[in-house]
Amino acid sequence: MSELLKLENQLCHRFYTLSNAFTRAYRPLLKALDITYPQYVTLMALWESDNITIAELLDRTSIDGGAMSLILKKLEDKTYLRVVKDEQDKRVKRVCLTNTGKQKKHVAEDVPMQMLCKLQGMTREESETLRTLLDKLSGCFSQSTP
Amino acid sequence: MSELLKLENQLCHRFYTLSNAFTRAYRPLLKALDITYPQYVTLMALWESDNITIAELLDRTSIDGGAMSLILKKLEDKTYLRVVKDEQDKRVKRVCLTNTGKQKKHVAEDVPMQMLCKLQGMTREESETLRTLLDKLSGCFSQSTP
DNA sequence: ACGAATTACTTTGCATGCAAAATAAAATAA
DNA sequence: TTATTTTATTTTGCATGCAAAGTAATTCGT
Repeated sequence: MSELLKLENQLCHRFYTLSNAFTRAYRPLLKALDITYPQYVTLMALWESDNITIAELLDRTSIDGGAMSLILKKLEDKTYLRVVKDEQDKRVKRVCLTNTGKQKKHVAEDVPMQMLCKLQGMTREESETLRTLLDKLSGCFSQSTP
Repeated sequence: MSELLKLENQLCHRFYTLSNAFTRAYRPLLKALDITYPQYVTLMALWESDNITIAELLDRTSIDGGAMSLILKKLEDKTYLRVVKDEQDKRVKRVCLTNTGKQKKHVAEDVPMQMLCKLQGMTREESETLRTLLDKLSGCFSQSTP
């Protein structure tokens, strides 16, 4: 049996598993906000800087464009944000938080700490190392894409 | 601005991004096999040990049960495997590779190395460290779930 | 200025991921 | 044994992820 084909040896499978585990772990934490994980990512981007282009939002969240269209509709239905056409360039749309959306930030402020509590067992140093390695791995993909 | 809410500081977002990047990177490699990434994971599990229960397959792949039903149907349509009822316990179904499915393993044998080539820039030691940390992180979730 | 690329988004079709409900069959309890 | 509970799998409904096609508006090239 070639070792390389064993599931246990696949880095990718660990990412697959962990990414899903994160999404599942966030679900109960986001219930109070009535949003999904990708919607939370979208809002986090907006809480950092508002009134940005959809293209910029896609760039910062790495969410799929097609999916983002739907996500924005849903967040608009929840009155967390509005999507308005840019006056200068009518192809462009800008995403703006509503007052409701801005207020939700205070509710969300507890979420990261609650998640950190679930990750007890990882020391701060291990998290740092992990983050560094993850960023290096990301670099591998962004270069080989073109 | 609370640092904890910044997208850049989220470990989860790195996993989200990298997991998707892996899936995308596998797509061209799996084209010759005419399968998706989750289907590839399913076959990897079967290439390791055949004639196993669906429950066992779910356990080893961490794929969602509902999704697995569809995946098995598709792989059965491609004649890579068959799903047969267990005689002893009629609730149980067993998944068996066909000869076609077994032969595809030889085609798949190149895939892991091709993926490794895309990850040049990560030293073997870094990969080892990363794997260790990922496994530790997985442990955090499996404990807090109940 | 005019038609051809380019850009910013949306829509579409297919494949999951997930929770919850539905089924069917086996194990248990009373 | 019969009713209850548990187990194994499928089905359903909703939310993405992704590639590719479709739109509308802008910029380019000549």
